[in-house]
Amino acid sequence: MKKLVIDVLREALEKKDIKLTENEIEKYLEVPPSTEMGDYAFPCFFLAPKLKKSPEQIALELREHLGKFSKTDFDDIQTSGPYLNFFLNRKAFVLKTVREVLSQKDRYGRSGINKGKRVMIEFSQANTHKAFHVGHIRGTSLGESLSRIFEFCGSKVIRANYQGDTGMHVAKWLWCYEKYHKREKIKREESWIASIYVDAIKRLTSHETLQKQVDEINQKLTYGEDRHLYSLWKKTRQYSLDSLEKIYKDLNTKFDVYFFESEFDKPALKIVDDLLEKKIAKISDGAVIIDLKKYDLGVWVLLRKDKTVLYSTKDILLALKKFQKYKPHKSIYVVGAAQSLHLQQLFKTLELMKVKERGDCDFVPFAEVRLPGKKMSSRTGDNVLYSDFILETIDFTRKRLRKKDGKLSKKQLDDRALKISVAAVKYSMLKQGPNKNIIFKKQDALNFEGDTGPYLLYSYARANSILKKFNRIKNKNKAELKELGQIEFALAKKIHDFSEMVLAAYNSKNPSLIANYSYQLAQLFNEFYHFCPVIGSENEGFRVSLVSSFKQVLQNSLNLLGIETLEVM
RNA sequence: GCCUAAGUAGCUCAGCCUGGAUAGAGCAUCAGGUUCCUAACCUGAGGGUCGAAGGUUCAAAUCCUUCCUUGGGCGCCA
Repeated sequence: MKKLVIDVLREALEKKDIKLTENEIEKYLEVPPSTEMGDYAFPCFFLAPKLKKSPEQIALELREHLGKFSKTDFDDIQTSGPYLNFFLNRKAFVLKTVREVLSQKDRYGRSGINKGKRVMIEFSQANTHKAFHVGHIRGTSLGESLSRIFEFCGSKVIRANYQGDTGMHVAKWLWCYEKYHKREKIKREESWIASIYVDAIKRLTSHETLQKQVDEINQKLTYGEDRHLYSLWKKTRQYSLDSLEKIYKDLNTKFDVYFFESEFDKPALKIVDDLLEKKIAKISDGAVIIDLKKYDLGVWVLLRKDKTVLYSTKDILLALKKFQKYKPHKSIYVVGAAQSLHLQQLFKTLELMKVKERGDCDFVPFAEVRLPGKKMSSRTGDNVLYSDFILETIDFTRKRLRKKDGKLSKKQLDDRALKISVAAVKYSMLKQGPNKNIIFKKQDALNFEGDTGPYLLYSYARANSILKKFNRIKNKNKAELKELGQIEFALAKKIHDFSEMVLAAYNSKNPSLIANYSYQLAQLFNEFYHFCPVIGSENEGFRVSLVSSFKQVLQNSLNLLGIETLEVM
């Protein structure tokens, strides 16, 4: 479609002795602020100095050179001040778009840009023995969405999770339980497990000398010497992992590969020796470090003074294992922005070790989810647990559903309430750009109007309801498209934009583009729904296929966000 | 101090990469709309020194410079 405009323009410009290549013309072409002004616009400002005329005059003259254009290509070409505005043959455009969507279905918008490439995407990285709070939903949703976007662009994605099941935080938990909570029965509940950790932090903060006892536990934990401690660790670790798995199921995420920090405790010492031998690492203040100052990456500590392992060393081993075992073309880490430096240090180290080049690894940082005025933290307990929050949201949703339709069975109710709640929370995490902090307010999270997940699901269900009714009626009006309205055109155009959006999201590794697109698409549909009756209208046949296309593309789009649709709501 | 991200309506954000036509949404506020395909909807109103100052340009929220504010990071947490 754009090509038509470019061709016509090039001809007209040549008549004025201005030679521009296709690419140059495309660079100047823009989309007007509203569809009433046309579909493409060509601003003439830049020609003013060359032709020594006002841009308005140039626009008029170019319009004259365009003479009569083909009616199969354009409805009209107009000038508006310094702009030349092109109106495509909208009927042809709309019919073509609808036809494409309905024939390609769930493949509509796919791209082969990364075809056949294996990509490992590591995300979520939840720790055991700690709270999984609503903030963790961000990274999990982001990783899942990126995985889907990559798949939609042809990649073979390996979803990986790296769970922190050992290390100082676990040592703190074990220490606190053994010392202060031993008489309590070990519970499976995430909230209980999280509370022990919070208690540990509280006690350690008020009595700094206690840290020594934790360090001892950490030593024992690292080398697995103490059998009692080991079995306590094993049991509580499993409880944590079980509750995490339940959460992933809710969130519609399934990992292909799990890595655990505990796997890397022992091999860590060997790799540190290697690095020392190769002079990549050195000893400083009794600890083992890699000095990366000449790359502006500071100092990276591999081993503590007491020879216990830090996450840096484990991450080196993890990276090596990923490449050896799964041979991805690219390894991507979806991590909190606070870890940016750490990952750059890791990538640089892999380069120095000559195992991987910079281009083989990449990371997608995302900002925090905060409570109003403060940080959300598993350490202090200043957080909203996912498990508590989702129950509250489901309860709220259930009440709304019951009010709407009192005859729903318990199963229907539970199923819909969960899907709507998850859509609400995931969408709220994905709609904002990744490097902006999200302020989590419960009352906003329970608002299901406007730019929200439930609004999108509702729009989808409405479309479905029209189609269901259409399929039930007998005298179907198959009349062809007589007149195309402004709203119908705008909706079709937005549907057509989907492929472009997918590519933009892929290139920038940013699902919020898809989220914003989904919302704009649904908005246009709801406008259409309000002003254009479908069943029984003169354009019934066309409108049904437009609704059907909308439903398909919204589903494709939500699918990329990892949000499931509902046929009825 | 250095690095990094953000600063746009009362609040939460799009737009910035690739400069163009009256700076867009949602929430909140106010005023309307359901005998009609689901009102979790739609229509309308009010609300803006686009953090500040310079610069580049015919044209700057968008590009450049400096500064201010806030979040995050900067050797033994992850």
